[in-house]
Amino acid sequence: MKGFKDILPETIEKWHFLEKTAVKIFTHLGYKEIRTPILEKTSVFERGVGDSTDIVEKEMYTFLDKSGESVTLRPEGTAGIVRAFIENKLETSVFNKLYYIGPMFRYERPQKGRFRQFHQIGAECFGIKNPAIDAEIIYVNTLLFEKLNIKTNLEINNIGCPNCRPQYSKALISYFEHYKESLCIDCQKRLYKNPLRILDCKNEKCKIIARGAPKLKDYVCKDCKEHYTGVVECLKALNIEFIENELLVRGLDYYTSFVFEFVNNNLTLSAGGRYDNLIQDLGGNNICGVGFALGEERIIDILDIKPQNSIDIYIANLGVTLYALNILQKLSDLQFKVYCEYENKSLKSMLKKADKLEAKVCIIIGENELKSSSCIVRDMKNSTQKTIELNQLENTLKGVLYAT
RNA sequence: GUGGGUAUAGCUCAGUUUGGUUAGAGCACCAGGUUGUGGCCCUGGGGGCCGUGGGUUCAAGUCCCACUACUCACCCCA
Repeated sequence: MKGFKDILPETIEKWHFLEKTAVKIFTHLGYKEIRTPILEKTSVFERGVGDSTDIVEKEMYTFLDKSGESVTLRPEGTAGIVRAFIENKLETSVFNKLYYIGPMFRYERPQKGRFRQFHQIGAECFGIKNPAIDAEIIYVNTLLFEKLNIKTNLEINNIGCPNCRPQYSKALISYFEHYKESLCIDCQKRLYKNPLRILDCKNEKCKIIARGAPKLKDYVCKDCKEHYTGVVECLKALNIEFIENELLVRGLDYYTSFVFEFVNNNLTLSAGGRYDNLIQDLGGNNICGVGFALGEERIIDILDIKPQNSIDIYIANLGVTLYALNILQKLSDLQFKVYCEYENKSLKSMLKKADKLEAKVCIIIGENELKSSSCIVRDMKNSTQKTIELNQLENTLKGVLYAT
């Protein structure tokens, strides 16, 4: 299906590495995992993400279930978690720093770094007003990118809140209306729908006009301004480098005041910000929030790790399957990583396979070995081998595998 | 939703300009060289409705049209 991908064994180690690294960082900083359903009532996203956003207008996988209720495959993680937060009354819980990992769905044209089913790792922190938590969220990201050895630029901005953003939008509209005919077709459409987007247009004419446009920072309210400067202070204390980008805008309606993106090669790997009204908008109490999400596929695509060998021992079974099963069971009990062959193949082809699997040891068994309750233990690296009694197997293997 | 590109072996691609016998290479796979011993080497082998359908022609992988899939960009987004 268009935009849906199989994740194959050859890349699975990258996925494990990414997710293990993220989980480790979260766990060390007191974040607890939360797992919410992939399917939610459509209203959760309409109200949460914002029903005039592109995501809700044209990108959701929405359908009626058998009872006729409109349901939607989650296009992002935050709205569902906020719903769970409200329903389970988690505001009284000590666990207010949460993380999640899982698939998201958006019906859009696939291209580089974009899929219809994609995977995100994200976090949400509830009820913490202090700008330090915004900085902590960013710190989590810098830690992760550091461990993954991925270079990113951090861009931040203050996009205001419902108290101050409408005034700014008004100011933008009245400014750009004077140049309406000179703007590109896209920007003319944006003028009333999302005037902030005009600031980000790549059209040369629009860029020139945008230079004289009112600045957002002249319009943000006192609270937004104080919060933003607070985060900047924290980032400096953490020695985290950032670029202030006044053109940075978020596509989801729920963001307020502080927002950020981690960018690598023009592709946003991770993004997030504060959403102080979302919980109330979805029917909860007046509780603030801040969070982020990163796209796993985009990380996997640039992740550079050397694959680990997956097995220690390959059992080359020359037609003595029951004997082979006994040895497999024994080695498995001893916690060795072992791969057993059952098909009738030549020894040569089995050794070849052992080599490909990067087994350190190959155990060879056939009629001769069965009769004498023995096996051949071959050290694949040194090409040396010896026949041993089965009761010596554990010690012999330890000697070969753990030799320095 | 809009625009561009591509489609030949499991994978990466030649061949298409200028139509002409049996469609190639590298890698991968299998076998033999070594009767029960991997990597390197040598020899051989299997594997193709040349994306699908139609058209032009004595003749189409090659030219024309349509469709589909994939891909990149825009919009937007992680």
